[in-house]
Amino acid sequence: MEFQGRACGSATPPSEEEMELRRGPWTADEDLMLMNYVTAHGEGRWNSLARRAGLRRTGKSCRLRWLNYLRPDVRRGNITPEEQLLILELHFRLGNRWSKIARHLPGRTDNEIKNYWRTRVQKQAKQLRCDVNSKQFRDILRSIWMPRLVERIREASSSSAATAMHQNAAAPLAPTRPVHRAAEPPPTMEYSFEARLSSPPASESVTESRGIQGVGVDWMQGAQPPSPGGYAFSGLPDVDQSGWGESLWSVEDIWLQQQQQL
DNA sequence: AAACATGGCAACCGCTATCAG
DNA sequence: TCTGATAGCGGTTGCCATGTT
Repeated sequence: MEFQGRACGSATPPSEEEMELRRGPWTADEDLMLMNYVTAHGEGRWNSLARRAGLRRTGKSCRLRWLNYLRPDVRRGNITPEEQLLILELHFRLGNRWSKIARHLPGRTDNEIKNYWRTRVQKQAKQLRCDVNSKQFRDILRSIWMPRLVERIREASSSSAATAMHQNAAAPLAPTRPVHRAAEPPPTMEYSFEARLSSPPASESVTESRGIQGVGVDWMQGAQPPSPGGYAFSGLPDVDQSGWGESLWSVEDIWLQQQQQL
């Protein structure tokens, strides 16, 4: 990606080089041009849109930029525990169908979910020296990671209930302007996890909807999570101290799991 | 303080599916 | 039916910020 940004809208006629398609990171000017054009004329026909908008980008690049970054409803930044849990459950059922998974997480893009999976989940699998798709790793997810997420969600909901009255309800879920490498705290979840699970997007096919309904809720709704070996929560590291998605188990956890596999 | 290593993620690539002419 | 354009998907790459030595 040895692309070098160049100011758009130069008064001098474009050189041969400038007429070539640009690649690499988008500039603020390009973002503005694309956003203005899509706002005025709508999406679709990305190749011709790119030309008409005066962008020296492929239609593909414009589409990707819009969908993953510029869309007004796109949410970026920290993946909440609810979202993590949903991603894990949906991946169990759908595999690497990132776009399908993304449809169940409003504002999240397939790219972001894919990146989350590769950087966070696969990292844990690597630490455990097992394949991310292996039964062993899945069992670990179910018996350790997911129960902790549920626990975390419950703690958050109970504490947020206590502090709700002090919070300003105006915090937006989706910034009108995208925030690069957002460092803000996770937004308040405005939807019920269970409710979301039981109401998949309208675009989902009937069969898919049936397949998604009830994802993960069988053991979440008040029941004990599957816990081979009688897993206890006490004495475990506080996984919430260093941000969402940090390592959810300690070395002892890994050792414990490996013993159970023997 | 500098060099190096690592992780996160934006963007690209190649491929397939879909649709219109 | 065929063909080209477009949309969409999943995998991969490489830059950059951050952490570590």
